[in-house]
Amino acid sequence: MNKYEEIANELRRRIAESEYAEGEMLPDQIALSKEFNVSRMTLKKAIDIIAMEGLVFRKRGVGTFVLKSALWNTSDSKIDDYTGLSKQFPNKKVESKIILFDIVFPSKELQSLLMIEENDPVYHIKRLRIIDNKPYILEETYFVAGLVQQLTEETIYASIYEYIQQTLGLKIGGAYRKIHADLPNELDLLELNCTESTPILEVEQVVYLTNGTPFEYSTSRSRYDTRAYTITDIIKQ
Amino acid sequence: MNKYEEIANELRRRIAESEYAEGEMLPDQIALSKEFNVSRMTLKKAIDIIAMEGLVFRKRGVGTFVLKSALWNTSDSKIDDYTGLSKQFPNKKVESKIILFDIVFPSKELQSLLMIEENDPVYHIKRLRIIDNKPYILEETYFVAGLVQQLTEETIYASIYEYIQQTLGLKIGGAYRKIHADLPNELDLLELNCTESTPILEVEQVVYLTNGTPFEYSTSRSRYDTRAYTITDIIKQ
DNA sequence: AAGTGGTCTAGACCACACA
DNA sequence: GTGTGGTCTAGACCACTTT
Repeated sequence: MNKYEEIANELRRRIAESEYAEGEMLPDQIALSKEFNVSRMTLKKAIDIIAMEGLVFRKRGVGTFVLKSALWNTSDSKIDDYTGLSKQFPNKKVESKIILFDIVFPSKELQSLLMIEENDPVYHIKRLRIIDNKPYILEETYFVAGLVQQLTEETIYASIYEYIQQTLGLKIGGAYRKIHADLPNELDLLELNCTESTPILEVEQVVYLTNGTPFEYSTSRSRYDTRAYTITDIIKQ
Repeated sequence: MNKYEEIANELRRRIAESEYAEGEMLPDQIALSKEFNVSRMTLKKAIDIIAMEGLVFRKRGVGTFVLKSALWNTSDSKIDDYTGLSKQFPNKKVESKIILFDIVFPSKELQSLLMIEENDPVYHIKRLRIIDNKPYILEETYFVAGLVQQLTEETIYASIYEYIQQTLGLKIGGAYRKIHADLPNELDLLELNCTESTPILEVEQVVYLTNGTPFEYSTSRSRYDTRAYTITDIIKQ
């Protein structure tokens, strides 16, 4: 772990536990760099990180303040999280029910989204993610089989993302997402414990490796009352 | 203009004009820092910026490469847009119907979200945004009256965000957003031309000035079949 | 072993706010 | 003027990949 990451973690903790209270000023950078025994550059990098996350804001000539809003500390999924559900809900029972697991050739649309040819096979997976015995997310995923190799049922029951990142060593570079509401489809009615008038939240995404290669197209559907997405957006000045 | 911004601009130009072509490697950091006559730290900061924008990606031990992806570069229709609907739909007729316009004192929750006291008045506005004669978004907005001063009905019919940025000269620093699906409420049924089983997409947001002061809390509701939000998310390496 | 990007330092100077 | 955050340097060492 880098020094600046460790410092950022410690600062996050202090803010979370109100050692630095809302609206209050943090100690100045020189004092903090002395406390952590690092150079001011390194300390500033840590503050850069938590400022990007929206925890603090800085006023040149004045100081660094804790920024807070009740919305901030919710349990909603952060949209830019690739750790998988088990990490996001460490204290809950996370299970998967596999509805479909197959290898197919991609449709025209999928070829275009994943930048592959018609003879490049893709894994096609439908999973129901269950948290604390309640149906939570219905995922339909296509993985480029040439990249995400040797996917087994066993892996799908556990965490696919852990497999991709830890075992295969692939590095995720980013994602393009679309969020919209939808009417429930037949599978939703069957699996998500909802009726025909239950709104559904769907996140559609293409996920890329660091070299720009798309490796996944997926849709994640949840009942309107079980999931929300949060986005912190800070304009770079 | 800082050195690293100038260098980032120059690198953007070279990539845009294919002086560094797609997939090719940039000169290494030491060579570039010599070319621009800056320290390597400063040069790296410039590359950090264009990497965050998704123009290049870096492989430790290998080099820095020009990254291209059609999706990546068209990501300008992003969620973080503060120009107002008229700018987003330049070729369409954008109208507003004012449902409510009032000044009130904030609820406890609003006080916390906007970091104000109970005796700090807020504007309370409900507007229906209409595009090409079709109801599009139902907005409920609270502005901190001490910041967004002298709001008139006239302004609300036009663009509030233009007023805030152009006339008042306030600078928007960012926003915290939550996206979820919802059941239609009574006002939705009345104004958005929907039935009780029409899913609604709601975006809830707190918008901040550059100094971290929240000035707006709002919810924007649309029918599921009229609006989606897109997000491009590039992981910092 | 050589070359790449990533981190970190100790110190300098600048830009800005406020008293 | 004093104190804050922002930028920049010149050089060191580390982590990783390729030869």
